[in-house]
Amino acid sequence: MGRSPCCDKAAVKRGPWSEEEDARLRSYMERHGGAAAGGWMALPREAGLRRCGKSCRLRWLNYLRPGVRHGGFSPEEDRIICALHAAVGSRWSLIAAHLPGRTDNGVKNYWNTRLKKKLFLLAGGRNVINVSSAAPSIASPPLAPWTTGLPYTTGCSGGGVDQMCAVVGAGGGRDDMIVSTKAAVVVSQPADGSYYSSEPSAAATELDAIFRSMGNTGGGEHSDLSQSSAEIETSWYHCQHGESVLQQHLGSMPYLYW
DNA sequence: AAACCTGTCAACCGCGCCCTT
DNA sequence: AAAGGGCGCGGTTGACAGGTT
Repeated sequence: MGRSPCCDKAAVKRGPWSEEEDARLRSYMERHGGAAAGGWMALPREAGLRRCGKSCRLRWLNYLRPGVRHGGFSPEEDRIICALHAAVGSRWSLIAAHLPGRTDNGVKNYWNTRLKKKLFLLAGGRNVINVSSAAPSIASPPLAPWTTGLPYTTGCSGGGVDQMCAVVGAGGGRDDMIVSTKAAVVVSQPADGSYYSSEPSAAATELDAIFRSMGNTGGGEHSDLSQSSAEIETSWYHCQHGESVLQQHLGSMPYLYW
């Protein structure tokens, strides 16, 4: 079976966009008030572009759209990304929504190429497990825990990224880690090398308290991972508009600060 | 100077959700 | 209620630039 392709790959151009294509797309979007009037699928034809509609959408949202910023992430943005990643995991669009001018793709790239490395290096002096040797033994679940509805989560929903956060979040002994799924799930490293887990730690309790103070009753419950992104977003909104409750807490969480 | 390595990021791919029919 | 299609998302790839050997 499999789904039908969204466009005729042989008929559309792929790869880097030319200045002329950018100009055509920009012109079209400006003429239509920044929206794909007939939908993204129809846009290439209407704008005179030999591109897939999805490609046009991506180019516009991630690059051409007015206000999009590239590079130059500030320390404050770093902190927000880390805090939100710790809270919601790799939901980049949600994270990017709280960073004016940033795109999900930009945030994701920044995290994958720089931030996680930065965090890892910063954690290098303390509570560091040998990630490179431990990684192959990690059984990564196929889906992020909050998408599965499972009553409890496993350690690494996405491989390296969460693992890095786990290291950074280490608040206790060598084997205690916070995994950056949305609810601070604490795992301990069993003898078999897997990161599946169970025991809450002081660090998890601390993040629990943060979620609760943000008005989120579900986020910190290890038995409740069904919280919707809307709920998480609402929590963050309340946080931001309530004189930043989270910021206050972050100040006391050195592993989210540097 | 050249080959190789590493880091960055734009772009692609496939999947799931949701809306429309 | 079911099917189909569009859209948005996260993961991954690949080109390219800059650095290192």
